[in-house]
Amino acid sequence: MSSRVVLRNELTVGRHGLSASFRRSRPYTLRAGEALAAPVWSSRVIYHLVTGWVCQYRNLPDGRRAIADVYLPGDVIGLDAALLPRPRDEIAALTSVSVEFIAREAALVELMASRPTALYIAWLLSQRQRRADHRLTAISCLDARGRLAAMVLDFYTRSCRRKLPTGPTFILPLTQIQIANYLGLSVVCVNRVLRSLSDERIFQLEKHCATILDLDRLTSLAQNEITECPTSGTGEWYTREIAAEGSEVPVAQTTIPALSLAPSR
Amino acid sequence: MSSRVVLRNELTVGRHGLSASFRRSRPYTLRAGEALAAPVWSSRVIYHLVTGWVCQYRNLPDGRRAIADVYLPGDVIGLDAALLPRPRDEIAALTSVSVEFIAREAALVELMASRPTALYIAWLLSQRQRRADHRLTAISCLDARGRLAAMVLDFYTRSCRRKLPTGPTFILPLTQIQIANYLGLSVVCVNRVLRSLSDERIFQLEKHCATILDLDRLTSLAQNEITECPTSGTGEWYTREIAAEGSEVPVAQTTIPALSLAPSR
DNA sequence: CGATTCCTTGAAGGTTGTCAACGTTGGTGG
DNA sequence: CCACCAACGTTGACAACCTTCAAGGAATCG
Repeated sequence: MSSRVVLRNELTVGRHGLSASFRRSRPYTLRAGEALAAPVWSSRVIYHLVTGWVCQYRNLPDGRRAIADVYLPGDVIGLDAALLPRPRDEIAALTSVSVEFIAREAALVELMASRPTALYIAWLLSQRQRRADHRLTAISCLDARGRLAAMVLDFYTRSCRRKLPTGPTFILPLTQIQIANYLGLSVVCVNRVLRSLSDERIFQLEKHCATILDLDRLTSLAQNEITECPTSGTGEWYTREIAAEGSEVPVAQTTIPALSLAPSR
Repeated sequence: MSSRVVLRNELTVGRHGLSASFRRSRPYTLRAGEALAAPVWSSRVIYHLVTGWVCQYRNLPDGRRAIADVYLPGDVIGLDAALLPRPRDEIAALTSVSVEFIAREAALVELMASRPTALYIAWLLSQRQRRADHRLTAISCLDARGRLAAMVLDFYTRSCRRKLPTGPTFILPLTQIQIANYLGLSVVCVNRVLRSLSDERIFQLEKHCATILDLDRLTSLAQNEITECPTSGTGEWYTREIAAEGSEVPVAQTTIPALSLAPSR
């Protein structure tokens, strides 16, 4: 119990510390389609997205493009590349964007000297990992409708958490082409799925304005393991989830027969 | 330049610090199919895999299963879940396994107090993120043959780095069902692709022994952006890649027309 | 030597990709 | 204000790839 509280407090402190570092930079703005930084530098810079959406993507030799992640206002960008020798991905604005940044990798190394900040950075990395894992399961297990539903729910819950304007409709500034690249589908397929969801009055997307018409059916399409959406929460929304306390014995050694009867698909 | 060197040294120090912490635990062993820990505890424990393979997976309501990641000897497991309130995934041994562990989350919080260790942990998180991103692009852009090729190359390079026995053949202890769950394919498809790769003398998998017969064609199937495999490298293989030095100006503001002509698929 | 799990193969059907064409929108400049 | 252009959206037809279903064989373990 106590250690949970410690962690919670440290994360809050760390968040403020990182925010302070970001605020020491001179924020700048970009228009849609512009790269956040030339690839050469991008491994050594981390960004704080103040307004607008940003995506991280990768081009394949055959011309295809995969969008690795999409960032919403409030997100921190580039942590995963900060410690790796070469940036794997390019990063570009999806909308008009304003960002703060921390420039040299030296600065990151210094940031890690503060335990709260280090914890917060590790927590941010975990968050991005969680998103990637979530999408990985969606793409490998769900059909086109399911993937799109999962994506919409993800963006919706994240918009809610960040207290972005989310009434009955919220902003989803991806083009269908970008959605296709994000979900591993073709544009044509995305288009058809969007139409069918709209026809069935489940979900609607018009001019970058998204409307969830039937949350229940959308959720069941995504087979979602409860994507919580705190409609009214504190800024530190990570404080809202607290794991149950338990013994510290890690060994359980229960055989999972499930691994054997493994359903393949 | 200097900061790169600092980072390199810190990572090495951090690695040793974490190793020391792991060695304070009493290592234990598991047989194939056993869970590393009951889900309840797993968020608070991190493991160091000494021998054997481990996978992290997720079951969907409809009975499907997605394997989020596969760990090889030397990998650290559970960092991504350590700071999150609830573990999303289950973790199970793919083979006989021996692990060291660090039990309480309090211990992790303490570990982050040391900057080198904190940096090393962040680096480990980045590594796992990189794997996830890589597979995400593979699954969203490549067909079955390509995905399988990418997987094989990934396991092969990782085996090389860890100096696991990798002669002409290396060990790949996944069943076809598990491969299917890992790649988002059906067993039947995995089976057929394996057969065709074997017929074309590109790659062979028999009784968990993998043989790459034609590395060039395998690589081209995976459309790989160079998966480096240091045949003779230091243990600290991250020291082998050093990013070029450059100015610290992060702003480049070059418009990418590519985002517009975005090939959808 | 059962029993379980895994591997293998065939046939049928469905989802999605590809190709191609056209409609729509928004911005730019005459 | 209109013409033009570029990017995006939309739709149909067809093919390819993969899944599902089904059933039998091989291997492993008690």
